[in-house]
Amino acid sequence: MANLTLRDVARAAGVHSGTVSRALNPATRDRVSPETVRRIDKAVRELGYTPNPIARSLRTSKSHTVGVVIPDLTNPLFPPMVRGIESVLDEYGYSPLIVSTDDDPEREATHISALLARQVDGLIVGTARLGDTTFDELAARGTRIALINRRAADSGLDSVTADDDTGMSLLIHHLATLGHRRLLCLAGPRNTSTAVARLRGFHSAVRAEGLDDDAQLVVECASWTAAEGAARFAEALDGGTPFTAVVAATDLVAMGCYDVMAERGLSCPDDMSIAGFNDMPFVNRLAPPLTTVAVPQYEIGREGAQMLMAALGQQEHMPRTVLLPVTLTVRGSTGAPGGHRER
Amino acid sequence: MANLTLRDVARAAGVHSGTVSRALNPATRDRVSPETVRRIDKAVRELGYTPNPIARSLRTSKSHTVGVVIPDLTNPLFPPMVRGIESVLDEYGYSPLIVSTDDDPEREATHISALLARQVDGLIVGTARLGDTTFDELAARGTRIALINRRAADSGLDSVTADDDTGMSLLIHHLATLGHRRLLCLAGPRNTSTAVARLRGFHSAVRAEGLDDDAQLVVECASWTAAEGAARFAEALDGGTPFTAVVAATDLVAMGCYDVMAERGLSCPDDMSIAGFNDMPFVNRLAPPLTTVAVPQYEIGREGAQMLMAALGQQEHMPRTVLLPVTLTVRGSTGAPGGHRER
DNA sequence: GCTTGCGCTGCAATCGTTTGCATCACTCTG
DNA sequence: CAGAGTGATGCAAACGATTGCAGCGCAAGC
Repeated sequence: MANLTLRDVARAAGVHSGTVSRALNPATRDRVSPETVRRIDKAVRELGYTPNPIARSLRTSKSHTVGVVIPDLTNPLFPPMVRGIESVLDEYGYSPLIVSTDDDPEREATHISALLARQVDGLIVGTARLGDTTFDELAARGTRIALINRRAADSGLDSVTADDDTGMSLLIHHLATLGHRRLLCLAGPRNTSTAVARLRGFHSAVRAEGLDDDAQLVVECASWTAAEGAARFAEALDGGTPFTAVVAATDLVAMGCYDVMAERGLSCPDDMSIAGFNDMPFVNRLAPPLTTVAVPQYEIGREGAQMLMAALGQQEHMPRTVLLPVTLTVRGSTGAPGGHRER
Repeated sequence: MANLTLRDVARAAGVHSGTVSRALNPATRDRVSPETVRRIDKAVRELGYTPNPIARSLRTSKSHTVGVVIPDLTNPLFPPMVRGIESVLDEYGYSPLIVSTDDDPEREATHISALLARQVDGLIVGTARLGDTTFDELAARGTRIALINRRAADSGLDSVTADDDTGMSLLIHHLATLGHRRLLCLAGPRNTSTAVARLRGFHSAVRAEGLDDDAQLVVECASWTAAEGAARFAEALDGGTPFTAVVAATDLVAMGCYDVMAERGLSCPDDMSIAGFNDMPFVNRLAPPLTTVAVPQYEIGREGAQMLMAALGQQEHMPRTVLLPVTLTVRGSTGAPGGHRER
């Protein structure tokens, strides 16, 4: 079990190490006589040889690892994506190196340098910001990159995100059908594509449904957190502009709204309907269960990884922008307006 | 920005590449004259040189990566541990390679082979089973291993877990104080140290508190899932043996109980108190918020990583068994018994 | 003044694979 | 039967860093 090398196998099979290398590599296996291949395979099996990927990497300058850059592993939205990525990478013999940036550009930069220093063959990035050209620059220098979850504006990068726009329409339509006319939108940070797409979807759906289109009803959250959601929601409640439902950019933001409701003794959905976005794990267990737009998290991961794997093969390739379909998941947190009036 | 080597730096600084190597390595830096070090540092900075870890690994046969083996990244219990691990590994210049086994021994074996083939310097394992000698064998062959979350029986392996025993005592005491006499214990799979420790804690605390010690009141769950918890809990309810509170081996199992309660129109804690274990993220947001034993997830990760880093340094070392303190977190899911009687 | 010793640096082998090129034994063709 | 072609394998140079060893210059010691 000590570490064997090609030479050990070569000796056992009575051939040269170069021949063993060729026999073991599927791409060059047919350049070795079948008889020799058989002898080598036997020797490999008997000795229990496994190739040393580090030596291979040194020679080929491919590490067979990819960096996975996400905001925060403890945000339940991301583990499913990571597992999706993992499942594809496994098939290709690649391994992920996962880093959490906490949405801090500095941490992100540090981690990315570290990943590149580790010679990752590519990056799967879930932290792109709209103003930021970091990834375009990296791509220009030859780093293979696939964006997931968020896109970067107009950059020629592969990306796979949810169809936020459509999802928002479905949600707004649902609320409109329930009878809501004035919806508070707790938008995400405007420097992310996700926030922008969802906000755009909000605006266009509000208009399409003929609901009140009031600038007061749109508030930007500085971060995708429950705390931020709670703060902005509380402000909006105090602001005096009436609304009967709130559309949160993200389930976490919606959870912040729940907190405020509880603090103030308000009841959801009687006093206020609340909807989230993402359908992250466990939001079906909140009280009440959260109405939200289900985003195919696992598939986003898979698709992003697929794209990167595809890109690694080719020299030049057309960047693709993939939108994955979403579905409206209606649960208990949305209902007909009126609780307010009935009091 | 193309890939520079030691030789490029050496040329720029007018020295030999070996000297550059020595100047860059903190351990050998003092063998190079200060003046030369300065020149080399300057050249490194100007050229933007970064060492190639792959070449380094090949030569030193240390990959500066560690395998992190956990059951499932989408179980909210584990991301905090992983982040704890990450934080320590960062300090040491190590990177984690994370794999999810879904508690399937076959997947585990596959992943571990892959990790070893990738030449990880050590393993942080959260999937140990009591009967299993896999990790002892690996350790005997020289693989450095630290167990977290679960231990392996009597094996001379480093391990860090929560003080399950004490946690269970705290919890039982809490329930006893509320007036409960008959507690259903939904234990975890008996082939895990965690399940065994918590069960042992349950038994001894029940006796210490003078509660009913009835074999009927202990049921083993085959897996740590909500579905399994729901199934066993439903059976127990139907079984006729009375109890007023349920102690679940894990928060997920407790969530399964919530499901059954909801299905049957029972109310927690009025009809039944329910307690979990772990205090995983978001259980404070369940309805009702879950009473549970808070396990220091992040710290378990940190401590496990510390141990492994320490072990990598030494030749032989005394394995340590660390128990991290836990705290009882009382929330809304436990209350005085009586709901049943009052009906 | 010559040796000894020491501090600094160069030299070159090495880690384990991959891969272009050379070589060799054949077979086939005309 | 000579020459070309072909298929299989050996050879050896990389890949980029580390490191034991050797060599060099120089100061100190006698």
